[in-house]
Amino acid sequence: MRLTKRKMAAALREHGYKLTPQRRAVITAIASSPDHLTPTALHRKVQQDHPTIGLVTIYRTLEILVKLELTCELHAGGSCRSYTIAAPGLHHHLICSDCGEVIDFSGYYLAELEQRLYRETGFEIEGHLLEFIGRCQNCRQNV
Amino acid sequence: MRLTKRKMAAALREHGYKLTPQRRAVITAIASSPDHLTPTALHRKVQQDHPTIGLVTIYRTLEILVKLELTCELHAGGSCRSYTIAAPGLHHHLICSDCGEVIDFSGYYLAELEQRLYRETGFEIEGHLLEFIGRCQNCRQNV
DNA sequence: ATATAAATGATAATACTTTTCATTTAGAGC
DNA sequence: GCTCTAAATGAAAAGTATTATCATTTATAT
Ligand SMILES: [Mn+2]
Ligand SMILES: [Mn+2]
Ligand SMILES: [Zn+2]
Ligand SMILES: [Zn+2]
Repeated sequence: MRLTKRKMAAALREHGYKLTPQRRAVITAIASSPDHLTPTALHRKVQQDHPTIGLVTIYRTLEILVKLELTCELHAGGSCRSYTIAAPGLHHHLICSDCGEVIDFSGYYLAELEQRLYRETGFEIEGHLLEFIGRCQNCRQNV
Repeated sequence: MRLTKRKMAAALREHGYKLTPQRRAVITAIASSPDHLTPTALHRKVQQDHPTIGLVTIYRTLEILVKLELTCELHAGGSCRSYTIAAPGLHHHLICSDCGEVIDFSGYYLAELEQRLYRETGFEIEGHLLEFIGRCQNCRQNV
């Protein structure tokens, strides 16, 4: 189950962020899309209803949403970032190198490894990035 | 043990790439640095001895070296990439969010997870990215 | 030595991201 | 509701990263 617009908005308030129309629009757009969106794609979507919102506001809003863990950020290599509404709990990504499809998966935990790393290096782990790149079934069939 | 310049050069030949002075210079620079270098940093280093080599050539050479798995590419979030000579065998990264220090670690395997993902999604996995972000011991002490 | 496909560097184009700053506004306090 | 203020916004520019184009050069096979 994914987060609702309601909860996202509440989280913003809780952390002292103002609930502006622009931020509502971004939240609405991201919560209503099943896909991962790049900042630019999100901007286009937001602009359908709110043509005056600037791309910079998208970036600024995403920064907050990621910090509050309300959206998940994806680094698919290159300088490609995209975002989607966060699913509660941890999940990771499987990305098709051919068509770009992204599949979320969960049920894999790194806590033990994080503890090992802490013991061995003294790093206090704040987060991680686990992504698999491969070719999806479709793309494999269409040679 | 890390790869040698010799072996990197040999691998280029083997795969039909010409062994140009520029490529030698990039290999030398990358093989002689213990750190992960951004394309720009690598360019600066290469230019110390070969001032005419362009940044574009660095990008092009890195693309090949990564493809041949002679260097490992790192995505530290944002649009930040950096590179270092590959250590034989798999390893992953631990990155300090504060000072940028990168620690390689190995001994963690994802083969089993990859098989599960293949069964469940039909994705043919080509690679993955596993990176931890945290604060290193130094940065934690210096408040 | 010659031929040729590959590689290079200069340049420009594109894409992505962040900074700056004048203006507007959400929300707190009355 | 009205006032105040810090926060947020949009426009613009700057900065950075990456890729494409193309004329020239060059590594290597013959
Ligand atoms: Mn996701
Ligand atoms: Mn490494
Ligand atoms: Zn695909
Ligand atoms: Zn550090």
